[in-house]
Amino acid sequence: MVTDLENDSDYRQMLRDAGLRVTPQRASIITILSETDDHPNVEELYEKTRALDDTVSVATVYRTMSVLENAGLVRKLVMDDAPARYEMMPHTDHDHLVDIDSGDLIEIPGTEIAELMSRVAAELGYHIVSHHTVIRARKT
Amino acid sequence: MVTDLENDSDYRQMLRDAGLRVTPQRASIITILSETDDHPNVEELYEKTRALDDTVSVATVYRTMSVLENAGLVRKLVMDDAPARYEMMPHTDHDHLVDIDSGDLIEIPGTEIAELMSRVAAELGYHIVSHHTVIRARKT
DNA sequence: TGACATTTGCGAATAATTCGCATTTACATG
DNA sequence: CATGTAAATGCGAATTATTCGCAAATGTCA
Repeated sequence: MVTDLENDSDYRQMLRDAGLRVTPQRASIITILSETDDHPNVEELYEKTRALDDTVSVATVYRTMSVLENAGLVRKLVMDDAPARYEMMPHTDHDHLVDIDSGDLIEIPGTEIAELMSRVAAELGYHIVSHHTVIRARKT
Repeated sequence: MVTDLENDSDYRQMLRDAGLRVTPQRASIITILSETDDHPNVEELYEKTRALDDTVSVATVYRTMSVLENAGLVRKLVMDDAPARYEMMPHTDHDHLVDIDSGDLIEIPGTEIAELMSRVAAELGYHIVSHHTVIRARKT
């Protein structure tokens, strides 16, 4: 799953649209996060990015995640008892379930949950900016 | 909204059922959390409890929340960017919405969301142990 | 009433994240 | 394409939330 030129210019443009500079560090971090299938925390993301580009520091990974989250390019998954994890904002929306025995994080495909939340929020006079849902579950 | 005798023996019994001792500190903390309408974090809970019973320490508030959460008496609300908040396990279930402008935490009545999650989890072969959903939204 | 495992307070330790600041750099403008 | 300037970076120190270690206290059960 290699980021092709099209997607490349995509994120570059999205950064610019958000008024952000395209730095080599941001490019490296985004590349790694895009190519990664799981949902890394900052430490993991830092290690992987480091292998590709040793100019990045942990602080920059933190700052980049924060900045990209605000720009809507990245989603932060807040965990109950572990450091936050991150994923590139998915085009096909989904939610997350943690297998509390194995620790695995499983994606729940579909938008049903998000749609229901939107409807319910609308009833209260709100529109959703973001939501994080982590379901802790055990195999039946 | 004062905890009456019935509810009192309730929580005492629930502690015992969970193999936990009924200590004065736990009693004070539970009393305060039960009487509180909002969803305090540990620091707030500690301050309020302290006014009633100056034998409690912060460490005990943390330990008590953890122990009560495991016993299913308390629910932990994991926030995006702020210390966790707590509430007594509600009998009428609900979810939570944070007004990102005011910081207010609003309860969403009803069980629709939880029910949908249960259904979806079941489809994946899981049963939910707990879930935390925090919706960040803005007034329309 | 004792015996003993549990719980507590205290302060120190840890883990995750943020900050301060001097230096570097992307990029708009001429 | 040179360059001024705000934005971004690395580094390590600081902060914040939470957990831990341990000795003393105490709830509970026999």
